[in-house]
Amino acid sequence: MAQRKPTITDVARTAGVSKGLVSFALNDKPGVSPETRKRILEVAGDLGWRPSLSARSLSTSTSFALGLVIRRKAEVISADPFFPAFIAGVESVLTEEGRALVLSVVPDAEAELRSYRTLAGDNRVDGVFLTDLRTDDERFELLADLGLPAVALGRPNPAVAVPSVQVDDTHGIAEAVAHLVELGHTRIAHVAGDPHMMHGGRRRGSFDDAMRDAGLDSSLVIETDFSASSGADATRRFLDAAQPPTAIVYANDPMAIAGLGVAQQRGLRVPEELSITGFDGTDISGYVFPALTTITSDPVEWGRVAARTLLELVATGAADSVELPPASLLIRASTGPAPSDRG
Amino acid sequence: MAQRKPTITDVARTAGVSKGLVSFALNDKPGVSPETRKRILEVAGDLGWRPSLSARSLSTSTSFALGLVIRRKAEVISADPFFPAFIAGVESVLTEEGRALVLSVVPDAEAELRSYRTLAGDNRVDGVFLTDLRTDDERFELLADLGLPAVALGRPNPAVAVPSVQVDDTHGIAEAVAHLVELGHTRIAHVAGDPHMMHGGRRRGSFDDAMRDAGLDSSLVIETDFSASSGADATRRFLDAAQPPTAIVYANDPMAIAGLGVAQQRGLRVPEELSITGFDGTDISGYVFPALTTITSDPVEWGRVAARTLLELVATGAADSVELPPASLLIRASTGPAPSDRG
DNA sequence: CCTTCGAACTAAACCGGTATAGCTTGTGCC
DNA sequence: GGCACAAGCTATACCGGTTTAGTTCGAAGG
Repeated sequence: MAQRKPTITDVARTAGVSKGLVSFALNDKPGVSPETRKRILEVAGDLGWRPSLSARSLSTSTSFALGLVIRRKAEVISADPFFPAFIAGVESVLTEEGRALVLSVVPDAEAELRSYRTLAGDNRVDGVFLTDLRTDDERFELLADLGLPAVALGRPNPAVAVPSVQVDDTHGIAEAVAHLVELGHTRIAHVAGDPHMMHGGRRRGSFDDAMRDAGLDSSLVIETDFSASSGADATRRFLDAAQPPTAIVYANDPMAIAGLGVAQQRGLRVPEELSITGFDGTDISGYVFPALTTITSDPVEWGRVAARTLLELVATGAADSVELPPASLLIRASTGPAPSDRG
Repeated sequence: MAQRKPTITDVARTAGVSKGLVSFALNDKPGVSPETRKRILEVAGDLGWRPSLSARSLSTSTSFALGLVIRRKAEVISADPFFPAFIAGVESVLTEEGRALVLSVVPDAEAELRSYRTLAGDNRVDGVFLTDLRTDDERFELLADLGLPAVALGRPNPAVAVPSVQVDDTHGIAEAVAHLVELGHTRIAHVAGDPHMMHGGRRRGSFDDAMRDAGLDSSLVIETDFSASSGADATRRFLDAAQPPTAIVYANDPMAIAGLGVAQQRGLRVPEELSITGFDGTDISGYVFPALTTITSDPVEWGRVAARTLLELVATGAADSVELPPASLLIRASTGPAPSDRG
């Protein structure tokens, strides 16, 4: 005999009280005597009662879930090492709190906006994470319209009143450039990310700054879409130049690995003839040859903190922005002294 | 003035009918005259009515969401190229159908089972995808207990009555071995995956078969957990042997890339002195040097088909298993003729 | 002693749908 | 003409919680 889940009415009947009182007792509301409260909790425990999510959702308009909308074309997504790790961090917090993560992967901007509309309209989530911030990001206005709480990953335009969780990645880029300068490099190129994405633009900006600080020319920059193939293309263009760079700073690891492949294909020895740095500290970057010097962040921790921040925002209506420890340079084998014969 | 969402009662009032009739009309149930149905649909459209998910969930015990539980430690997850692509495929189907994907990433078996229990108990999802099938997988029994529909990815034990969506990966492994044999290799090693995972075990089994068919010794096998670091370790052990292999077949791309790194670090030329094949056809595998010969599957399509299958199972109570086109060998630059001096 | 007030509790409305029982009609048939 | 029956529709219970408006009762205050 399959016994169905006990409801709050079952608990009330067994405890000999009204179901309203059971609700009060279980939600720690005043108006219940200590003894009665204790008895109700005992009965609920004995019966193995668990509140029905859908009933609660209906009466409180709360879904007990958070949303993450990822805008990536299907071809590119598996190359991006960030999201799986970030999600793992988010999950580690959500499962403890009995909340779920609703994921949405969309190919373009239109579908992205539609996705936020649906999530909000269906009351599917109580709040969302905003990734891949763009300059002049239309999502902030939409979310404000929809009344959907959000936490931004990265530093949003200060004008918007959205809490954020940030990692100072400019520091890592500066460190990478300083490291290369110290090794004697002067022609340092940058394979930048998408300039419309704030982290892409900011990494590029800090590359410019660091180069200027070192008194070097920062004009060797190619913008990409962060994909491995665009990283390979950019590398080929740099190496085809009359005066090719002796070091290349990549805005992420997959592009750096692709660039390493291009260099090796041309018979260039890394790091003797070309130094390379990546960005993200992905697992695989430590196992290519030569092991990639890269800038490490901690996306799992980022996910944890973002989840806690969003939960607080949803619960209290406000949350402080958090600044995580800056990304820092992990020196491995893909960087070395500038070649003397052409420095 | 913020106007709240119209409810079915608003539609009924405006159309001058009872709300029950509106429900019939909107769900294509009989008992509504064509004119009335038309009028109701018009009114609903004019008012911009959208059914409330939570109300529907409560009265039908349906959540309009599917679940995916991924069991991976946080350190490993970003190395796995399969899930992001698979999820992108799933999403492409779900968004069209107005369903959502609830994701759960858990570190261990205990948390995994708990996660299924919670998803089912909270009625958070209508069905789940089962990945990383294991031999003697306890999840089948749990899901049967919970009454949660499931679609398996890969070939489950025939005893369980769960529809599955499979890719014949044995074919790809056989092709890889045949390709290497044709190139003159005789000492071919295999860096296998986790034997407790069915795809890990099956890939190994088909390696054994293919080697036996070629009349070769298939004893050079090391089992791993699919991580890049374990792939590097296994490679070192093979290369340290008195009679090292001249070709290594890896059970996934990250391990193959790590193995390539190890070989290069030792000054071994690939493919002149060592041939290498991967598995998955990840984006990055085409950009390392030399470009990886690998066995390609199509995880995006896999996700699409799995989503459609699970939706059908949930809707009708039954669904046919699907066999996708077999994984096939993509020959690139990391395989070549066996070295003559030590073949 | 009677009123007042608050603590503890009950009853019932409510969230927004779905599903079922029952009520009106109009039509076909004998 | 009367009856059975089906189509079309209404009223209402129901899903399982939360929340508000009362109700009861004992203690404190005048």
